[in-house]
This record gives sequence, structure tokens and C-alpha cells, in this order.
Amino acid sequence: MPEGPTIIILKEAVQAFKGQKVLRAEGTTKKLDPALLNNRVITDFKSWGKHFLICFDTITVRIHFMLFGSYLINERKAAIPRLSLQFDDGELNLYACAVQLIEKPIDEVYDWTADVMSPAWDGNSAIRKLRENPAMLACDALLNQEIFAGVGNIIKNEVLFRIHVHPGNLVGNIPENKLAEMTEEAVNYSFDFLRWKKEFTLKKHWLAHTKKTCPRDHIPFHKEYMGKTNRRTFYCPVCQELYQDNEAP
DNA sequence: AGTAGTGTTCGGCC
DNA sequence: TGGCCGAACACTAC
Repeated sequence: MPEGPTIIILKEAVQAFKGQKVLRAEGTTKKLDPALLNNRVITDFKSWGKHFLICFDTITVRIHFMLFGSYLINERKAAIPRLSLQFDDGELNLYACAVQLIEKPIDEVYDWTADVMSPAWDGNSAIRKLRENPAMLACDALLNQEIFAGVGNIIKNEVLFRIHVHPGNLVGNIPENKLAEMTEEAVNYSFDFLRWKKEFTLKKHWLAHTKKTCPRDHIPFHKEYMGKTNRRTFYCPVCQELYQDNEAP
């Protein structure tokens, strides 16, 4: 389900509920009492990376879909929703997600410049954070939500392939122009992901993720569980450059 | 039909 | 104190 672009699709899909009053809230979440939301008006839907934010007057409900989460709009399935919001003319059902109540103003909670899909995204800020973390691996850097909020494992693999950078590089050994490309393509690929996901053609467009062969060199991709995050990483050992002084994984 | 994975948090253990 | 690791969560596409 997740990765930032999917949350953008959800945010667009629920716009009709903006400004509406929650007639009844229920669900199995233990992080808040759903009744707390009864009769409250939704002032806005926002997102930060993979976080989906349901904003009320003074409080915000944070939804994170983790690996298996899902949602249905004006539909239900057999499972009992973690959180269900019912409106005059429809309902939003959220399954298998982490729910959290935010009582502080969200501008104090979130660094909007870190969200790759936000108009407030600031690539220079991301590059500065990368420079501050020279010992971080490239594959971990892209998954770091404080730097690239919204980037997930698919986007990580595709961005590193696009920019010809080996996932095992230490950030400190990657040339400046490549760090700039990394931040640019994190955004570009996220918007490509969004477009392809809407067209139901996302998988067809994968060049590296889950692939067996490099489309540039026609040699086998390496598949390794890499980095602190220990996530599936697909890369071409020929066209994705490993810069000097790196320890090959 | 079983397995692995678009993710994060938490607690235990050095 | 803190970093690392595995478990938990809970669904579904392949």
C-alpha cells in the first residue's frame, strides 16, 4: 500500500469529505477512543511522506499504513476497520494501519521541507542533511524519512538505478553532483510513481526493483538485503558506480 | 498453498 | 546510554 505517492492518491480521493462532520467514528484502534472524533468537522486532509493526516480543529489523527495497511472509500470488506469515519453521504474505512493522535499544531511536528511530494520540499536542505551523515549508506539515506519523507523501497531501488549509483556507497564518498541528482530523482521518480500508479502501470515501469537483469548491461542484477534497514536492494554492479574508498558490501 | 514483502515501533540484550 | 536485532503487527500478490 504505502510509499508517499499512494498517500497522495488517498488524499485526493477523500477530498469530498473535507469540511464534513464525522457523524460516527468507530474502530479497533487502541491509540485513541474513536468516539473522541464524533461530531468533529474535518478541516483538512494533509500528508507528510507516508503519513496521512486527518485534521480537525485542534487535533490531528495520523494514519500510517505500514506494510499491509489498506483503505476503502464508501466500501467495506470482511475485516473490522482499525478506524472508520462515517459521514452524511459516505464513509472512510482504514484497515491494518497505525493510528496516532496528535494534539500539537502539526507545523510544530512536521518538517514539510523533507517531504519529497510537498510544495515545501527543499532539495538543498536534503543535500545538507546528506553531508551531515557521511557514514550513512546510500540505500539507507534514501529510506531515511527525515531526509526523504515518502521514499520507500521501490523508489530507493529505482532512484539509485536511474542515477547510476551503487547502493553500498557511503554518502561521504558520493560526488556532490550525484547527491544533487539523488535529491532531484527522489522527487522525479515519486511523481512518476504517482502517475504510473494512477494508470495501474507502476510495475510495468520498474527497471530495477524485483528485476533479474540490468536493462542497460543485460547482466544479472545483484539482489541483497542491504544497510541498517536490511531491505531488498536490486542493483547492477557494472553501471551503478561504487566510488573510491568504499567498502564493497 | 506458502512465502515474502511498497514499513515502523518496541523491548530486550549486550 | 545506546546501538543492534528480532518480534510484532496483519494482509495479499505471486
